[in-house]
Amino acid sequence: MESSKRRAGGAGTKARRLALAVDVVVLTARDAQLRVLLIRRGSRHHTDEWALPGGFVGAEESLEAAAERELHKEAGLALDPTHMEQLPTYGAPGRDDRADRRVVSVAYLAIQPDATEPAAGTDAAAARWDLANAILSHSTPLAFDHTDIVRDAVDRLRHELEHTALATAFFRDAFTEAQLRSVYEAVWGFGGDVGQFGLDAPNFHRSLTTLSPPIVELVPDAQAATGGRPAALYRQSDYVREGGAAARLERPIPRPKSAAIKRRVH
Amino acid sequence: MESSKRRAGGAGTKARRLALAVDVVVLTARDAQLRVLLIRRGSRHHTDEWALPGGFVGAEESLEAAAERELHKEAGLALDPTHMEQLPTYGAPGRDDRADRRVVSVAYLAIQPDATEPAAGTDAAAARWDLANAILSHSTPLAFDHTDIVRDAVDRLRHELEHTALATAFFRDAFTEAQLRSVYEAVWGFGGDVGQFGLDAPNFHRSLTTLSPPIVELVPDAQAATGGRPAALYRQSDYVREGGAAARLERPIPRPKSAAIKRRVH
DNA sequence: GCAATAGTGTCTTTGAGACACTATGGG
DNA sequence: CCCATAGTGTCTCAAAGACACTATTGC
Repeated sequence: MESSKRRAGGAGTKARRLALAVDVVVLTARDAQLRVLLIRRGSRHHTDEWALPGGFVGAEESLEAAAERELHKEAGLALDPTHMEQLPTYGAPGRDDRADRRVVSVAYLAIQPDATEPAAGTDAAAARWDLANAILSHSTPLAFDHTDIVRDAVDRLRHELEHTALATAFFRDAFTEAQLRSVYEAVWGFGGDVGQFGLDAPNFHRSLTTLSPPIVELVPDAQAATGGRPAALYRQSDYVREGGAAARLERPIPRPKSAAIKRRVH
Repeated sequence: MESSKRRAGGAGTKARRLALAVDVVVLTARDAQLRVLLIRRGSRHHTDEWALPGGFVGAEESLEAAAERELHKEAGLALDPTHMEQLPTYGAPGRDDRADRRVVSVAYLAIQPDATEPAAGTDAAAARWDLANAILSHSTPLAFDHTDIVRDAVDRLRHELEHTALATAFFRDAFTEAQLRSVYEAVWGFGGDVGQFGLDAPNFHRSLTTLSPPIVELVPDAQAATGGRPAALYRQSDYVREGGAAARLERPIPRPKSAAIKRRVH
């Protein structure tokens, strides 16, 4: 189920205490690319390696609260995700190679709408938005098993875009249909190095407008300038705001097989 | 995201240590009903209440190993699930009301093919298979937040039956199409007290046989006596055995909206 | 023969995918 | 005017749902 390199030395070594941590995969869409917030570690272990923000859970603190606290501590106060949900818990005994503690981590997925440049906080030497594809292709190696965690987070996100209204969490206010479509393309596409891919705009429009319940609603009397014909503005529908962006849709948003995604000719 | 009753008394109380546990939702299908393995607690807290099997994780033990160990310890050695996967982690500070420790639990979902009567092991006063519907409808109250955990487990299972070959994990060897269909009905249906519901057998057959990749394959030259025309026997396909029953299918197994499930006329 | 269950064929409706076409802004 | 992007209409094909029908056993 997950990588399981065993720690060397069994019964003879000094007993490690079991510690509980959280790690957060913060995702954003910028330049039609899915990006992940990374911090360069400033603490004692794996110093100067890139890793996910995270840290230990307090004895009377909820897991979600720990995730938010570490986010602000390590990546500044500009981080204010619109959505946060739990991912798997990573507990292989050898995943953290400290002598004094064995660390079990509960992972979280967070969606950050506006990808402002993060400021490194205390405990972190630096912070940046890295391309999800660079991490998944191992171009950016991460400390511990954090590459696995990012892969699980992206898989989860791809699935939730099909079955929930989670894509709307990538916007804090209003958005055009093209911007929303671009989120789907960034998350589903294999773009990255090889260029841009596109969903069929007319069919995407029909999928969105024939959904019941609807996940978006028109903002009345509002337009966005785009360089061509101005676009209508949408926002998360009341239904989604009440039931949560993670509530399951009756019918999925159609997700093309990779072969059916057409290259955007330019 | 989960129930969050807060423990009374904050800064003044003696500090609790954080402990990590696992809880296992073992599911089986018997009499066309989805059932959950419960144990009657014999330990110090919530004594004599019904609860999920589970216990604390050892300092150098993987989470999966802890789940299996507790399963055998509390419900006997007859338990040998064909499938086990992780569920969410439950970490609200007030979910366990002990004075000395705050308990965070990683939940697991296990599928047990043959619902043999469980024997209560050490640490458990009794063990039994209870109807999932009885727990979800609060007819059987459970200790801690275990009712929430069962609900999440059943939701997950319902979803995975649509999108993976997990239904085949309910059989250790060969099975007929009717038996497999009955698993889908038990998991998806709202049967329980109000009677049996049925999927359309011809359409289910087509769904199964037109899947690519296939999740079942014929056992050659094998038949099962049923009281009518003998049925062909199937088993998990090679594809599923290799890729795992939780691998995502290209197309889902169609899951009717509740209104479309027809009452089986008798 | 009849009852019971297994399994096939076919019609209808729905929705996905392709894509031609129209609409409305800026230069 | 042309260009760029937004948005509509329509055709085709695949798959879901309904259900009539045939097949093979036991009695």
